[in-house]
Amino acid sequence: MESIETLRHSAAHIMAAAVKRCFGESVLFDIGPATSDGFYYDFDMPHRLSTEDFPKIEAEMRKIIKADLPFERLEVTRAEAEKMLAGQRYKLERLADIPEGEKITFFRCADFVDLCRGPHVASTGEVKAVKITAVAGSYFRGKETNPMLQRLYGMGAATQEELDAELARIEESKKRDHRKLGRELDLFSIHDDVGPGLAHWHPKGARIRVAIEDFWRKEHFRAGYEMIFTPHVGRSKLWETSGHLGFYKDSMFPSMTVTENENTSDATSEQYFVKPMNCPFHIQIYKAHRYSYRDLPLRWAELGTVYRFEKEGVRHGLLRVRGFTQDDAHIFCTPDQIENEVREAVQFALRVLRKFGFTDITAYLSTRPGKSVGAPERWEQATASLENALKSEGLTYQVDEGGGAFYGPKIDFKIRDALGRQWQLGTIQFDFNMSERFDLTYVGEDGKEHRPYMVHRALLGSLERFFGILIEHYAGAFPLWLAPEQVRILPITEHQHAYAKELLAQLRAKDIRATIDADSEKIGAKIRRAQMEKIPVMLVVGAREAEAGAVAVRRREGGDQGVMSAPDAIELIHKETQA
RNA sequence: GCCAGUAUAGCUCAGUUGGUAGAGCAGCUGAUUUGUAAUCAGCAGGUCGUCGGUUCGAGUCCGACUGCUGGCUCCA
Repeated sequence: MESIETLRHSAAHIMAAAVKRCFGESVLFDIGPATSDGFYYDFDMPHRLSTEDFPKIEAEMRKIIKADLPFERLEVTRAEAEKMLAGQRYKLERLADIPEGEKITFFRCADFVDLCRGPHVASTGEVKAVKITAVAGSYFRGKETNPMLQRLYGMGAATQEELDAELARIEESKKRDHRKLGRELDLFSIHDDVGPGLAHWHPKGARIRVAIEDFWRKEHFRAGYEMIFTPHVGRSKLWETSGHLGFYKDSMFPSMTVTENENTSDATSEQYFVKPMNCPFHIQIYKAHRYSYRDLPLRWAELGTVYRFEKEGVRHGLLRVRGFTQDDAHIFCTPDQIENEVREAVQFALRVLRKFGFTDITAYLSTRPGKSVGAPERWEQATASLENALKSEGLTYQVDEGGGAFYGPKIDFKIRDALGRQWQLGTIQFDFNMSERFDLTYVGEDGKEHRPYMVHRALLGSLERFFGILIEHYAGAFPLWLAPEQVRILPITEHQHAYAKELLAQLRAKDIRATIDADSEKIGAKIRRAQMEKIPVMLVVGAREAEAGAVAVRRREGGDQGVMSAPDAIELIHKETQA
């Protein structure tokens, strides 16, 4: 039995062979690997592929599968390979990548012979089921300056049942999509009338946000942070000093011109920008005062709303927006404190993410990018200290070469969405640059002025993105402490409305978020509605319960707890909401 | 920004070869007072994303723009 990767990779070759049959010798081939749930192959050809071509290509693929053609492995010399790939410019580039001395192999499948390391299934008949799922543009070697190739995505399996199951699984995971749940559960919306990528939090979404923020603030005070609040706009000079205008002008919202003393001879105009980052403001607060080494580290946090003019084609629900609130903080410290501060920030980030039930967290270490500032030695030193923090926490991490910010290297934490795509949440960024630019100092033990180091960090990243991921993580069924509506009281008839109101008052007195469903519906309909709204606790009250001062507890997850006395039930729910 | 799709009522979707819109759910009103995932009836709701073109006539065909979807690139 071949591995699923091998099977998918072979399916990619079958697709390429079919494309060659359909579109002839003008097709230029790149590569076609297996992916986490299927495969793709990149082509360049005069014909523009579209969904209308899929049936024709699939039919040709089935013919190749039905013929059960063998995958033949050929080992050739470099000169022979170059001859075989004559005219195939992408393939020739790929061939040049193969180091001298390494074996050069081709695989033949039908009339398609491809430069390929393999392995492959023995013959095309092993791939029983295939489906072309999408076509997309893709730059050669992933570089924007290279030509855009046409990428066909497909799925393949050893049986039709397996393929159907895989398709069903993808369909199923789409039900957890935060954009769908956000609408169904009335959590948030984005309006074209306002502008793309600008999120509106509805009351139920806002309830959750407030619960997150309350938790967040409490944890920050405990960890030795102070809260600050800063403005939303600032003079262009500020952004020049910070370097943002130089590095990110294209992805900032355009400036607004502010004219003072209009219609007088003293009239002056200048540019203001909406903030894409909070750091320059936090730095101003630092500059408002003179600090000594005894005052450091200073840890200042802000839920700071920033705006970034993200390019078209990159927006995605709440996960990529143009206005968002960072759970930002800046730590100002001495050089010998920074390693410890970074380590504590890593621990803090993990502690907070785990509170929300995230365990599958991938850490990335991003190093010096092409466009950067600061001496190379400092970059090396800073990168090493980030790496030490990751190691001392026993975290496995991947290195993103050249992925750092212009002012320093960083650690990112990424989490997958419902469709398996990774999104960056928390980030911890080393910065030895801003304090220089803004001429920040502290007085050291020696009585002289020194440069503080800065750490930029966000644990959740942005509240918008975090909320989007959180919705998908819980599939909309938020745990009790986050649920916008924690308890719904369901009277069986109108006669229990007075009793229901008493219960409601008692629940609210304990800060439990509760409502009554007073509609003249049957109990089954009320339960269905509460269930679909994913409300964690339902309290059914009929004549029997009202009589006995009791409630019939029903849980969203099932696990009926039966009838309890009302005070016992309220106490139990109260305890659970505190957990 | 690039490639491919897509846009009909609040939501999910029908709408024949072009003849000026329809369902279910949600909403509202009334009846019903019900025991663990949908009670019944009625009413209301749409310049068919926007602009332009073809046509006697466009939701339907063509073009542009905008949004959205899936990718690529990017994400301080």
